[in-house]
Amino acid sequence: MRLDLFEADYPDIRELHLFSEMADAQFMKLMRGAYVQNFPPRIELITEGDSSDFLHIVLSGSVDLFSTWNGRETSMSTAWPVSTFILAATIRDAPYLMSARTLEKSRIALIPSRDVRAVFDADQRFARAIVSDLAQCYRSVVKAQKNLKLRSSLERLANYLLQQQKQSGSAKGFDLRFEKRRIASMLGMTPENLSRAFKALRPYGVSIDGSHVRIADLEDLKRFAKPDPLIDDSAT
Amino acid sequence: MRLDLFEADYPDIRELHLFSEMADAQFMKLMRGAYVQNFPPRIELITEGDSSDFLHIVLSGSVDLFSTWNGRETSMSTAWPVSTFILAATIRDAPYLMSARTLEKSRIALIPSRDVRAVFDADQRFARAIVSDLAQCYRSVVKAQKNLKLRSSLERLANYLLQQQKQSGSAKGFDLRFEKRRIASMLGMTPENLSRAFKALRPYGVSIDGSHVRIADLEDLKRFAKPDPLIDDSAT
DNA sequence: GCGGAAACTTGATTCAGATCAACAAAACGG
DNA sequence: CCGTTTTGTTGATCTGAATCAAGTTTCCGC
Repeated sequence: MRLDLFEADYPDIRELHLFSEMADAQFMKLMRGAYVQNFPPRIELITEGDSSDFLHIVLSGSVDLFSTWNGRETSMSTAWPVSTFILAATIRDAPYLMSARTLEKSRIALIPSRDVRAVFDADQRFARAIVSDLAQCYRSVVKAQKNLKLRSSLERLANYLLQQQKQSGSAKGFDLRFEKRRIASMLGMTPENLSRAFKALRPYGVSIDGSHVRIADLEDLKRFAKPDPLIDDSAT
Repeated sequence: MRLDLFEADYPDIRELHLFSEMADAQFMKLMRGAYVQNFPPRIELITEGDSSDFLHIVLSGSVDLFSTWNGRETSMSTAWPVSTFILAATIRDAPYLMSARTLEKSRIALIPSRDVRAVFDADQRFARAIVSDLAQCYRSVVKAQKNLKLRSSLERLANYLLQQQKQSGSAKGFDLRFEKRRIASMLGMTPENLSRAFKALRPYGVSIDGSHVRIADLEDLKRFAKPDPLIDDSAT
């Protein structure tokens, strides 16, 4: 966990759609109090119930947002680059509803919540971007919830594989980006069940060897998975 | 389903926190294109996938937000007065992710999405209010998801009863506000299971007669339900 | 007030997925 | 390279909740 020289990141940050439109003066105001940090995997960044002192931005890697109650834990969603998380808590100056931990080695920017709120009021373009981002976050959670409530674990896996296949250049074969126990958690199932689910997808042309996946006939798998832009497209 | 004379509603709408702070001119601009309508129960107001032409505001009654996939349907959340819904779709000018139908007789205001986006850019106070509302919507969905993923159906019912008891003036006895099949759907369970769940709560002092609920010992039920402000408080 | 429809209850059965237990296979550190 | 730890697989069992199948009660229109 090392603290970076921050100035080097200015251009990268500035390019994020959240910051690209705003006035220079306001951008610098945000950057003055901000910093960037590299975290190893599995580090807990925030804990639910705490007050929201910083807006977090995932620059690289990925972050698991999860919640606990009565000794149980569940993964709520995953934050990918480049996106903010706990934006809603920052805006409302309310306690975090979720905890966050890095899934892999990740680069995170932190901006004091107070500054975000101040600049929001001062810079209309920033306000517009914040709102757009918040709306996107909202829609992501809704999609995740639909995925979970409307699909069986097998269907979730099938759609996850289709998504991964697309992301990795639409080749027939590709490597899983995470260890299986993590994928299981992301899909809301146990590792045991994931193992069985892979076998259950064999009739649809899915074969797995270690972390390498092969999809024999994409259309065949799609017929089973029934991907839906209102659940699976991260863009819409 | 009757169309109301709209001018009579101006003062009511104006008092909503979403509109209370904004400039008069901008408010009138929004109102010009808007209208208010009374809907009977179970009317479908919007359908997922459609483009978001109107921002909806629940003035009275309640609205069920639900989604479908592959012939299945699930209730996602409930919108109560006074709150907006499909705000995120309006902001991003993206298709609805959820459908909406009235649960009971409801009074709904509709404002053209185009106007909302225009006034958002023109009135900073309105922008602030929109963002605050959107953040609240987001947090509501997160809480709903936590409730669903972390609790058993029995625990959800117990917490629902505690919530209702509080809302109805903290008396020992109170009436359920909806028919049971609707409550079952809201809690993500079947009517059959709800029926059994009520019986299963008897050891914790819950008795039910028709739609009347009695809670013998609040502390007893709380020990089982373990209410959590990060799930059950609508305010935080 | 009667008859039919809808809502609710109760019991039996089924099912998806979790848990438990044992083992196999990688990954890793010295 | 070997021994340990972690990760993954497989099978057996358990459990919460859905479904199916009767019933019963309540509601409502005529």
